[in-house]
Amino acid sequence: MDTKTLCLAVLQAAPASGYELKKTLESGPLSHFQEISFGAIYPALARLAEEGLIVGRTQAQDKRPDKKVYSLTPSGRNRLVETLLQPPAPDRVRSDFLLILFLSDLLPQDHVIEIIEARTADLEKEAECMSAEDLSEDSPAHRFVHDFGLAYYRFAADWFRRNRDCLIRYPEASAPKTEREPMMGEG
Amino acid sequence: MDTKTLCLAVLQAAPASGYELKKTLESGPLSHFQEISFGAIYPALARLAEEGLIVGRTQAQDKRPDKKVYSLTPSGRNRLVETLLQPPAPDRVRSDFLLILFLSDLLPQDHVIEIIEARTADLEKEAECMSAEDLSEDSPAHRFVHDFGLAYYRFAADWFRRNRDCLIRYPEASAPKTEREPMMGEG
DNA sequence: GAGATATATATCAGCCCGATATAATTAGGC
DNA sequence: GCCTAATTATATCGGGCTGATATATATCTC
Repeated sequence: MDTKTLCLAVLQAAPASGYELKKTLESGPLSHFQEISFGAIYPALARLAEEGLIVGRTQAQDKRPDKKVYSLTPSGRNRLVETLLQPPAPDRVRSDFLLILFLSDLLPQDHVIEIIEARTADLEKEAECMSAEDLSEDSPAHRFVHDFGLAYYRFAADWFRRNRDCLIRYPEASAPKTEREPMMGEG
Repeated sequence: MDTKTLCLAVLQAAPASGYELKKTLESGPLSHFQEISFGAIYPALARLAEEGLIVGRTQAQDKRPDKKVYSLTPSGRNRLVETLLQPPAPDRVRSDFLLILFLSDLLPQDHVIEIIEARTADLEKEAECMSAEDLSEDSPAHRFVHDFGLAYYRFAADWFRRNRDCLIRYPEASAPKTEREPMMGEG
């Protein structure tokens, strides 16, 4: 989803500055499925303010830089709802990890084993952190997104653990090992 | 992964034109985890050729526009392997669908039910198509990536089917329905 | 024969990421 | 107590990518 819609989505819950907006997205259940960078946020907020979809007011703070706190206007809320009613694009999974495994015949076996184990461990750790989160205060919708994220990490970790042997096991005795040796450094 | 690496990855398997390169990526198991557009491919190929990582030769064709067929050079292959040895960034899932569900309290219930059912059906259809593909000629690595894609579509479809009631069921008799009615059109 | 689809390359506006700059404050380490 | 690191806060910018569009021909479908 484009940055402007993401900004409206966060501001719909509560007014926020650009900085707070990013923190909110990063800490919530949506963090696993949507991202924004500062380089996109600030221009987006300026454009949204121009269009009258949000209003900003500068707030002085003790011992902190000034904030520009933005709030959703009625037309901003309408725009958000209109956008959400559009049919969503298919989800996209972007995985450098799977590109590496796709070409794993070019790489040393030890290295392939290492990165699969490291990735599996990362996924399991992430799942553990997520399952420790307290969502008793959250809405069913928020819990739904959180739970899908958690379920995905568990699924992926489990799948890689159960299937890594398909990639890394060349039986020592029988397989034509030399023919499958990775070719490196000599093109 | 950046476009240049993706180009090297495809050309490693066989020489190809920019057009063929995109078709190859779109039709293979990697299509679910990596994407590129023409707008990125042609400049990337030009830069790779400048760097000597690939070589291009123009090929005339009967009744077709000329092709520029690019092949990997030895240094191109080395560069590819070097890049693949770098630790991969975490996978990213980008889902407009889950953003909509995250904010589903703002939308009419009927619409939410509809998009969940549509998405579940799409995922199941994709899984069916993938399971019909013939990969008997493919390497274990290619099958590994394909099988993970298939498993993911099945997992997601199954999860949404089993959990959609968490979002859409407000018991008719007992729940405070009016307080949870979506608010639309009046900010 | 009209219209859609496939082959083939290229450009461009608009948007986004990641890095960087600036600046004050607070927390942590030793 | 002092130095470093992290946190709060906004903004800019280069380089890169997406999606649309242009161009040209041939084949497939109705």
